[in-house]
Amino acid sequence: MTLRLHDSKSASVVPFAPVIPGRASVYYCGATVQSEPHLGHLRSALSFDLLTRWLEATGLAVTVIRNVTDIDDKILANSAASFAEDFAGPHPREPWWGLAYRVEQQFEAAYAAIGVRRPTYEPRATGHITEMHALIRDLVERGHAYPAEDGSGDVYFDVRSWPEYGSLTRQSVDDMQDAADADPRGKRDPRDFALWKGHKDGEPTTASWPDPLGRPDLRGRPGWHLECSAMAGKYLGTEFDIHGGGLDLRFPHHENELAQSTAAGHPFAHVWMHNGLVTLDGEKMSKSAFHFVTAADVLAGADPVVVRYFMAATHYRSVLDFRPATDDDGGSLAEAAAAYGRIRTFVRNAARALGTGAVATGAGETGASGTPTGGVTEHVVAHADPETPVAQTLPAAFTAAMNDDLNVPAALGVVHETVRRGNSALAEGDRDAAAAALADVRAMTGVLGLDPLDPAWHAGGGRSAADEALDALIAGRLAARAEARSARDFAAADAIRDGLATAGIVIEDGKDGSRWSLA
RNA sequence: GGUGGGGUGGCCGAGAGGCGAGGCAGCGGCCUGCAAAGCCGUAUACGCGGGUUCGAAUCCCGUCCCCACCUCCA
Repeated sequence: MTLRLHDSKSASVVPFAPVIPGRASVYYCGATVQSEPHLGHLRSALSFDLLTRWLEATGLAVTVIRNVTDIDDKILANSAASFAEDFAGPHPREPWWGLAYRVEQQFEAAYAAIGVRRPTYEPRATGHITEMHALIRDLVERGHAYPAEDGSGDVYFDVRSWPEYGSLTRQSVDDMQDAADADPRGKRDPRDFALWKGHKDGEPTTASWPDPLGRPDLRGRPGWHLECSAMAGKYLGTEFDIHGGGLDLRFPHHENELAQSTAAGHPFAHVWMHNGLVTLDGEKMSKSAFHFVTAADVLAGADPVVVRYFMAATHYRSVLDFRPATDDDGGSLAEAAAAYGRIRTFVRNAARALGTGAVATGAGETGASGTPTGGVTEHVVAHADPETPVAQTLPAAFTAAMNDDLNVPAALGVVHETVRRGNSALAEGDRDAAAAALADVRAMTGVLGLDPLDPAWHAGGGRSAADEALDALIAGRLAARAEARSARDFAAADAIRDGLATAGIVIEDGKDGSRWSLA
């Protein structure tokens, strides 16, 4: 079974056939760095991170480009606002380029926190003015773009000159509702969009560049949309495999990109993928509507891997509703934590029992002998031939689910079934079956970026001195408790357990002794 | 007005003509000194009304409701 992906342009699931056999080229829209990221931005990046990981798992060499749009109206507006007399925000008098860079770093931090891997390259719009100029000149020469007739310095794309306009979203220009705030300026048609915006009085001169058409007295800056066409072309070529982004970018952003690039003679993307939006109380998260939960807020109170699991557990094209915790309901993240916890518990238990796995930082085991038996040992996932794509070593049901337009929820169902079988094997003392289940679970969660033993989820990597100290202290308590239990003084034993519980330490008794972990 | 996506059991969430994915919570067992973790079993579904079919959550018709895009948004 081969990989099939949903293509927004044809509105169907299509077999993935790379432009260059053995390789895959992906461009997905990153951030316009105007203000801090919210959950919706994380979901989009995660969706394409999962896509990338799966493409690689099937044996393809993947090139991923994710842009940073670091110049646009909002960035200039937010920067300008910070210079106001009564500005009360934390970053007063912040130049637009400083704001863009600060926000870019917030995005990077949030992406990294949930395990979104870095793209192959992450170009910034302001570094590609030359490429944008060339594209604009191309479009003007071909008769698909024209300078504004009002002398503003704007350059517009002429939608009426391009019969294909609207093909991505299957809309006809004539049926489109006129924008309520349409500003005709020097446009031939209200739907013509700016490739280039002339510099206006009051805007910082640092946010202006020479005119693309060489007009001596004019300066300006790129319009939205153009940067993606220019950068995709530069790094992936004029024809590439997959272009992605959030569903809300489909129109006008991606429609316009498609028009620009194809009108310039580029075949452009073969497959268009769009991730579903994140809602809050059933309504789309949106910066402009001030209706969102920031990535920082979510990550501040949650285990990052649980946040990743939460977002991966809904199919990427479905609406993902985030329910914040309330007094009597832990919300979305509590549910995800319970589900993920089951996987993590199995992996830890199996790794301990089999002696082949790592023990996470902050958890330890004290064997019957009273000595810690934890320690980090890299578990070797069955993977005999490095030439064999990972996908071929995974359970068939998992691979089938992933190949079916990245059905991660179904794939997680396979993980959970494997966990149950592994737990049964552990209970029955069937080490071979338990080891096989552990290997499968780690391989599957590894592909999804959800391996509980991945050092990425344990800040600092190894065990710290504090961990060692804690382990030693708890070992003493556990030894005392073991003594009490063998003397059948259960009141004393329970008192020790309760005391540790108060400190947030959970004790579990096994036939080889008791072990502890942080709640 | 145009273009899309939805409504699945107490909750989350796959599936898309025929063995009721999976997780959480519930109930009954097992294990445990008691727990925890785990295992086994188990109930509750497909917005509503028709239709096609031996058989429909899945197809068709009608209907209600929700969401998104058409304007800056992942």
